Amino acid sequence: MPAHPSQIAPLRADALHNRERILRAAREAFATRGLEVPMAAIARRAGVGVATLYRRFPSRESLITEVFADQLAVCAAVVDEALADPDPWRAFRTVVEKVCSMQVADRGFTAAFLTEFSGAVDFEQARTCAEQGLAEIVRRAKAEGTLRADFDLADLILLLKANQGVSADTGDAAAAASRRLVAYLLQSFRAESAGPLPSPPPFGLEHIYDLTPERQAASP
Amino acid sequence: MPAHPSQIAPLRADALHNRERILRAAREAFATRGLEVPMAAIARRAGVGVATLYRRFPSRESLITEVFADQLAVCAAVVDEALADPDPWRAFRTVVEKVCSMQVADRGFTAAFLTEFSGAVDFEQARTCAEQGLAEIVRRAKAEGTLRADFDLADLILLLKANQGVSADTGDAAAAASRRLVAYLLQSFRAESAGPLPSPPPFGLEHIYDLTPERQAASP
DNA sequence: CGGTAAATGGAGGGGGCCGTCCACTTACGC
DNA sequence: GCGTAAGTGGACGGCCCCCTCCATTTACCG
Repeated sequence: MPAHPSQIAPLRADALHNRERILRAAREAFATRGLEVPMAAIARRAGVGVATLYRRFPSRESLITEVFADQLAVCAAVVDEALADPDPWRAFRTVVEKVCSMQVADRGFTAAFLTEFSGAVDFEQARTCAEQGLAEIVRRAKAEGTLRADFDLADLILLLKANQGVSADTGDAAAAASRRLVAYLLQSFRAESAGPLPSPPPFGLEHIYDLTPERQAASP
Repeated sequence: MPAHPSQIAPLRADALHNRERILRAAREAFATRGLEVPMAAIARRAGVGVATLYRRFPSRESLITEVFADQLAVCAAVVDEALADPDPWRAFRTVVEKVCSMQVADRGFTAAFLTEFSGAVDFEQARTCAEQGLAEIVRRAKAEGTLRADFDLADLILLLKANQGVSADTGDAAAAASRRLVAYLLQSFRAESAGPLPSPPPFGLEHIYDLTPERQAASP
């Protein structure tokens, strides 16, 4: 019995090796074939048996969270980088463009992040962190007057979902389509083109607004 | 043996009755649960055996085309109605809004129309007809100067796909999201907000441009 | 009414995916 | 080296879906 019940006993060398092979195979499989790729296919691609896969990752969801944890880290890095940009609109635009390009490159990416995981705590944590960074970027761009005032944080989810629909089928067409969609939407996100809009979709990002003010108090 | 090989012998009364029950059940099932609903579920919903379903519609695709034929007719009606509108931009906007609202109301709708059916000839025919009507509406709105000149017919597919992504999960949130997305995109489709854009996605609608000029020669 | 062919429903074979179990293998500590 | 426990792969039962076959029922026509 390990010292910490929640901490796995250190894996044997070969087990660790296989674990990484599985993660790599899963990453590739999710990227090209989507999230619903058969577990057996991942195992085969990793050169291990199905049992090994299930031993390391008892559920498909646990595998997904593990695989996309580093992608989430990339997202967070993109957000942080944008937060350092003195130009609020450029920061906003850059984040949107980068995340959307990640989306077309990885088919499982969006599905993984738009799925309401009740799963992995650290996943949720990093995600919330990224969302708060986004909220700050949005706030700045609005304050600058370049981002339209009625822009809603949920519009980012809207953008992600729309982009998902566009990049559903893989290929070069999807990339071009995504680029054009993002360009269109970025233009209508500008304050200049602000016309009347229907109310924002209730995507359950409202809590961000409740969280950010305290943080904003310390912001420049 | 029927007189015309391509014409089905007139069905027996009960068969015809069941056929309509199947179509109704399929329509409901596709709308609520999407295109990949099990055939058995449709049969059960229709109150018939699976064999009956397969006898009437040998393949899932044939059922789909049949079910969505009238929806396509609705689309065509929407387009025709818009063609009668003297205000080109309002015509354009109306078509976009109506079709997108049909999309959120029926989950299988988009999937059915975006799938590149090699199937049913009359389906393709009606579809091409609708596409030509759309091309004319787009042409008029551009000529009026309200629709941006670099708008591409493929942008309509782009819109449909984006809207599909947004309205993937059923519910009231999807409706609100779709409405907002459409509003955003319509704004950036206006000529006033025209900024530089990446090239349009190669969605294979180019043939429309080759077809329309002859028709346009007879247009007002 | 009765014969007949159309029509029907449910059973069942085939295939895919899931998740588990178990007999065998292999790395690690001594 | 060697004992042991962690690790492994593949087989297997369960489930769902596809589609076909066939014995039975039912509408239509004379």
